[in-house]
Amino acid sequence: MSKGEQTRSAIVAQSLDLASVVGLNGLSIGALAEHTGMSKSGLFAHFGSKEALQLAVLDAAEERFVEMVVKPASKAPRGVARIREMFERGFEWERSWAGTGGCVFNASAPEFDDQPGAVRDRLVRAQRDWRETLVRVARGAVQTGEFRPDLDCEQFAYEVKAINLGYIHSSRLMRDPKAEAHARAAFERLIQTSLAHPLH
Amino acid sequence: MSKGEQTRSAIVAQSLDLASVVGLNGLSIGALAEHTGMSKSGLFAHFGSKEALQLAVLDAAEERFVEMVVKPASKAPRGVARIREMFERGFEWERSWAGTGGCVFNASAPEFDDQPGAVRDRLVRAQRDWRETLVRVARGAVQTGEFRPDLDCEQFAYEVKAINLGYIHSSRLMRDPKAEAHARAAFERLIQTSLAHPLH
DNA sequence: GCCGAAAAAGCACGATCGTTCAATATCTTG
DNA sequence: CAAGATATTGAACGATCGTGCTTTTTCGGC
Repeated sequence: MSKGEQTRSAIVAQSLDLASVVGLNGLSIGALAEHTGMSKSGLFAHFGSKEALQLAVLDAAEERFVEMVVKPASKAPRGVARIREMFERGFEWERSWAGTGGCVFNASAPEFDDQPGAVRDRLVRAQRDWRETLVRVARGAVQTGEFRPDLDCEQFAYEVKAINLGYIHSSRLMRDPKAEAHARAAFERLIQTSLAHPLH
Repeated sequence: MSKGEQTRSAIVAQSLDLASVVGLNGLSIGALAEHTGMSKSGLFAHFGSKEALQLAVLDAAEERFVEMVVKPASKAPRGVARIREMFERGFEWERSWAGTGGCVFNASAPEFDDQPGAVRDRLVRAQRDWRETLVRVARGAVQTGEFRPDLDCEQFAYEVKAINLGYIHSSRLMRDPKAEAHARAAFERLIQTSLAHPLH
């Protein structure tokens, strides 16, 4: 890896933490330069525009997400076990942002949902990929016979995402110590009502 | 109402729409001045600080929310009917922000969840009030005998909020036309599993 | 209609924003 | 080690930010 590449990725790593606190828009070249000990222009030269930096941050975040959540969870046995693994690793993912500002995707979504452009498109793509993953995993549980054959898997994915958003809202904004317990309870209820043979 | 008060409230009204698009931080005095046809300093004098403006915006938003959602829904008969009314009016509330940037509370939550200060405190209070309202309404449905006596009403409130957040995410960011249908389905499932006597 | 009060405007400040560009330092390779 | 490519700096740009003044306009009660 050349010198340029490695400083670039170091910048992006720092940007990830900073962006998670102040948002993708709040990311300022100046603050980032001071934080990394570089000059503004030297840092800027690696990206050419702020938008390119934001996109690089999102790319890095997604890569990290795949590595930390999707890939390992995909090794769990197909079906409910894999779903649980995905859900559980979602907590780890959130925990990995503790001390910073929380998952950059969810932190940036409300900020860009009305601002057309490449960043918004990138956010949408990431969320769509994740949702499709959830749908696929749910279908797997239908095929193993654990979930009802008539289960609406898109609805299932929607609800998993909703539980996750609720968790973030409750833990990060409200600082509710019961946030995780609430999320788990909601998830268990979701699983229960999705099973082909509920435990009465 | 004096001249000052009426221009002040006109400014706040404009700020509401603008803030819902660009966020409470993105609210700039300059852009707001241009948008209202006033001078920056004339506008600024009404608040004394940007933070005071942000707080005024939140106050106005909450008042609007109470007027549009809480008050009317409170007139519905106690129990599930009132819960449904609250949920239903939540859609109207979101719809009332169509064309702008969506509910300013939810749009600002991720932006301030790591920035201590009066604005954050104000956001937390608003959300806490709303959650307590939901808990109270759920308790009402327990008392009427519609909901299970052992229902965890705080859990119920958490899930209603989560469904709402999921709806916003799905409709605003993903532009999913099925967002509302998903939210409704999730809500119905929540009601079903909360009933004392589920419809089989 | 006058006059004190209140509201709005005008102007300027220092700071910071994203960005450009020429000059310098550092790497990488022959 | 030399030399060409690459990385980084420093200074500056126009714009905009939130905010503090002083001055002017407008309002409201007598």
